[in-house]
Amino acid sequence: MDTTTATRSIVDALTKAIVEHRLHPGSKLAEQKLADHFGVSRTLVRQALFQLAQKRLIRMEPARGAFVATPSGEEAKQVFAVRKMLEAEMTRNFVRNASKVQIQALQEHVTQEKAAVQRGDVAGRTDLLGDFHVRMAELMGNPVLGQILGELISRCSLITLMYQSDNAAEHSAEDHSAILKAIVAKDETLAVQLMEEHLSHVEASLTLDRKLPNSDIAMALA
Amino acid sequence: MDTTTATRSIVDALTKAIVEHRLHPGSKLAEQKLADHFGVSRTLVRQALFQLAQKRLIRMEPARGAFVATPSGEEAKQVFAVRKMLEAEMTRNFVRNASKVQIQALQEHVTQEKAAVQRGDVAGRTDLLGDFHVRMAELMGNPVLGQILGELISRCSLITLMYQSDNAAEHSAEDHSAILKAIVAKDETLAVQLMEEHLSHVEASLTLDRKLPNSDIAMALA
DNA sequence: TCTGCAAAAAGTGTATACAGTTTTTGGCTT
DNA sequence: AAGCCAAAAACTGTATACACTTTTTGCAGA
Repeated sequence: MDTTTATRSIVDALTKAIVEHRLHPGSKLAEQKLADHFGVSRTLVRQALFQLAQKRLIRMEPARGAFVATPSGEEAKQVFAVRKMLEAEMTRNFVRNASKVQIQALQEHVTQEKAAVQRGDVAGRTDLLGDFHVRMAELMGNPVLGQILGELISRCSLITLMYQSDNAAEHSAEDHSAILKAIVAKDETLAVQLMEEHLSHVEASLTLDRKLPNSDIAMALA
Repeated sequence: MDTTTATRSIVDALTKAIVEHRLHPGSKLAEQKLADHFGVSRTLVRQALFQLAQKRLIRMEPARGAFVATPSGEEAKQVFAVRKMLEAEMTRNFVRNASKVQIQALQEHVTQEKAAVQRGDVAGRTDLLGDFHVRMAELMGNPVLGQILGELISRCSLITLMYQSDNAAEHSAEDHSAILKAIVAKDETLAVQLMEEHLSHVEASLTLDRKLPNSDIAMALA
């Protein structure tokens, strides 16, 4: 396994653990413990941690180490503001330019979302609900947009997933469904409006409570 | 100097060298040479390189090393598309919400731009022309937006700066001036339109020629 | 002279060693 | 029993060592 792949797999594993909230905001990420867990040296773990820091999923304090990020409500608002800017325009372009195949792909995705929500698959629905937005970006043929959105969504997840109730998840799936319907109807204005409202809904569902850190790395990554 | 700062200063120096085009797209960035130049071990250089790779300013090939990125025309288009999305909305918000002090700050900035263009200060005007956009984002009180835009602009610089003629630079400064005028007049629609046109101008000024790599690291960083 | 190939040089990828800092521990004083 | 200080443990930050890969070099043969 080349180094890029090795480091990458650590980044992915930690990203997943953070986004799925198996590692709680504020948790210490000790380098040696992670190295032991992944069976590599601290060198590779450090590389991974630096990348996560750049993605704002963790923060690093000089001489004190890495901690899962605890984004403030302020920051969450800013992230959502940027998402609205990007996704409103993305939705508009999508209505204008999407092919039948692309719309069908999105339809398929929404179906999967509903299934995940229905069977109470928390991890699955979490992935899918975020992926809906990334998917749209990718289908538009703009990977740059897709990557930026993906990172913003991960960041949001740190906050939203912590407090996303089953209820809110169901609501999101319905929102997606409604947006899709507007897209199918080629109703540009409505689709954009629904997308903006949808993001506002998600944002509004945030609470400001904080839970206790989960410091047991082994258990979280198992 | 703590590690964060040490690595950071290497990232900054290389970023500046790349954006200002002292290191040409495609140039090899050998770790040991960089380490010698900065007077540190390869460890810190590697950390810096990984961060630059994440910012898409360089690309890393397994077992072959790091090279200054050579973004394709396709990628450039995508970056500009995202910038338009963000900056159109940003401009709208700016017109609505900016205080007199903030507008004055922007006015001051445009004055500096003009001065730099006038005295033929290539490095200075390059910085300032990009900073105009970052400044607006920051003045809006959204650092998240500011950071994303900053990175997109650096990425653009890799392409635009290579071919930005004195003429185009002057044009950009004029565009900024016109946008500002619309902002002062509180003409939301016009300001947004001018911003979009401005970005289209810059994008249109791109050419697809490639120049030869500058492999002399020492000279480029001196 | 050009091609091909093997040895050497240079370079990357990972682990480990070590210095300096922070956190924890355990006992001593009040 | 609570608080404080010093010694120990744990951890981070950086350099270095070494295995493995790629690139360059230089020579032999056509």
